[in-house]
Amino acid sequence: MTEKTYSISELSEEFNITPRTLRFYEDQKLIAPSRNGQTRIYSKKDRARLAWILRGKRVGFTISDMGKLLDLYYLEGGKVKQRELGLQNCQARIETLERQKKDIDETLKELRKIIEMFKNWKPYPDQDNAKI
Amino acid sequence: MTEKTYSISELSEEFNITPRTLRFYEDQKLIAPSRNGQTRIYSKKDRARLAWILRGKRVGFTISDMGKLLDLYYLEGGKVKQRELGLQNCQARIETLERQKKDIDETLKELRKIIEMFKNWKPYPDQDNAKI
DNA sequence: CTTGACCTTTACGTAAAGGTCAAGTATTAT
DNA sequence: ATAATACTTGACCTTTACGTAAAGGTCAAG
Repeated sequence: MTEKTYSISELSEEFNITPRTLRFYEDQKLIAPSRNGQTRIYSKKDRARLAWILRGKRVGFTISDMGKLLDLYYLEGGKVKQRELGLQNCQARIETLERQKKDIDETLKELRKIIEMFKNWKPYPDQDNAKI
Repeated sequence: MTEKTYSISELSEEFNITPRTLRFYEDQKLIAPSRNGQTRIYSKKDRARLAWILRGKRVGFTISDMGKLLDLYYLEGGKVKQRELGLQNCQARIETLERQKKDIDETLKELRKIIEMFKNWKPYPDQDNAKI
């Protein structure tokens, strides 16, 4: 049974990125698709890595951050040190993400306040201006 | 009663950014502190804008995004068009933020899975590998 | 009057994340 | 055979968000 594979344009269309981006990620050692001659062939595993990278990006990590994290994750060697490093890394990331969630919630609150202000706007100011 | 003001270094220390960053934001028209001679004097309002900018940044907006948003917010003119623009803008941002929250939640889930994998790592693979 | 701390502007430098050609190869369709 | 596609590598270009160095103003303390 031969696993499903993807061409560079298939994958880039699916994830709405350009081929250039995929080549760039390869350049940065984030993905290492196999080759048929010189043509890249992406496996399911490659696809999964890509999904991770892009999600990481969306929530504010750099691609080199993601590279390191993926490396730790896919590490074959189970040297205790490496595993601990991986754990610490993940935990640090979790903290960052949780702070970000709080930030987002606060920002959302304020945005909603602003929307109310826009909606309730009146041609003449009432006592409720000069708030910020 | 004279309102509290801040020097560039006070503000940069408080928010843990460099004075350069504050000057840069001014250059980009995000903040416009008043001056004593040529020395910048930041008001409470300036401080509030800064807080907004930084929070926006943390959750993935560019500083020019934040500039535009702040402009809409602080707009004195209540021209209907402008207000609608502001509303649309805010709503778009809210959607972005909510998508980001979902992303973060998913990422958190996966990070926690990975942590479990790191914790439960065993020298010989069991049937549970090759997952991603 | 000099030292130090803090401020200023101007201007070039840089890292990250790709975009944008250019020029060539390989496969497929007519 | 030739054109159209899809792929390749390389090289330089761009934007964002500041860093950093140069060169100097200002003001209080000793």
